[in-house]
Amino acid sequence: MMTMNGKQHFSMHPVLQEPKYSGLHASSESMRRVCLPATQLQGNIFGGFDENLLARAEALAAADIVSHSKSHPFKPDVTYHTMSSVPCTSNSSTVPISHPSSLTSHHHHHHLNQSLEGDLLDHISSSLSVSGMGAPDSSMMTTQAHQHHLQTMGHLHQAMTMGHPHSLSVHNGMSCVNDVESDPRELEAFAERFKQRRIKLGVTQADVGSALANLKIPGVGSLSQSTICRFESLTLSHNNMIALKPVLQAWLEEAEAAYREKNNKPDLFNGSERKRKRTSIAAPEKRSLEAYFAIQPRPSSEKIAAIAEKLDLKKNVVRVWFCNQRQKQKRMKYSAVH
DNA sequence: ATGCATGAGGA
DNA sequence: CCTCATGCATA
Repeated sequence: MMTMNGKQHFSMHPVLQEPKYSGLHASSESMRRVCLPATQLQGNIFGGFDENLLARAEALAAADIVSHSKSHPFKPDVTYHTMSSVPCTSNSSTVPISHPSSLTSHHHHHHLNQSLEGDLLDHISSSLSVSGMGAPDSSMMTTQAHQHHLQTMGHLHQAMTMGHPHSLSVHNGMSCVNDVESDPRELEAFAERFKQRRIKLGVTQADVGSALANLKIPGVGSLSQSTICRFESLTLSHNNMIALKPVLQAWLEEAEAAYREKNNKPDLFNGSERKRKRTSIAAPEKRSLEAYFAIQPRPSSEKIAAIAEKLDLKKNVVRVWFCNQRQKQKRMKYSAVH
């Protein structure tokens, strides 16, 4: 099949769910990055100040689409096909650290006036104003600071708690039975220490990723440079950080023990085939999307289609963009509690 | 370091 | 279709 790309996830573990975070705690707190101006709401965003919000979004979007007012110089999305050929990442035993247990306490969101949205849509597609400033305010600081459930997942735990005599960490006061529940503070500290020591060892993020597979930790395979990078920069979800920490810690210990010893140089250079091409959403379109997102982070399928139409993007591209945007909001990175 | 994408798993 | 964990491609 040519439709599948590079590396697939062979995940799938019989993992069982572990009701880890019983109750609430840090995780939920760190997850919400409340930095709303003040009056944010959710109950009736469109009740009173919706006008402000809307106006703002419009301005935001309008300010930029100007330079592109005529809709489509050509399709901004340059997606190519994915006819890759699995370059066989040497040791690829992917890690299935996921297992979203259902613990969802749902929470619904309100429906907004379509008229408003339609309006926005209209403006975005045809407004003209001055170009120049592209509204520098952080795109995603809006609304919804609640989200819902804490998905419990942690499955890596069982794998690591299995044969890992690490410990030794410098806790300051609480010596819990399982350090799995480390608080954001400790996590942040670890990430930094990790990076520093990794560099000292002269190992790249990519090296760490592939080296993980050599640890032979059940259920743990290699990880990409991206993931290691995100771990170090804390741009992963809280749960993800917690799940990965033990693994990386194990690697670090082993690496330091064997100091400078890595015979891992994956040879996956198949330079004859076209690889997946990433779609590139142009700035104007991106600004419009951000404006919409500020108003409605979860547009319905119809809305997505409408937006896609106006921006001349593929519907799926727009859908994925919203998904990724939502995910971003939930990432860790300097969260509140510290 | 990040943007866009895939896929598993859950409703 | 969403959420999440992850990764390829890229700036």
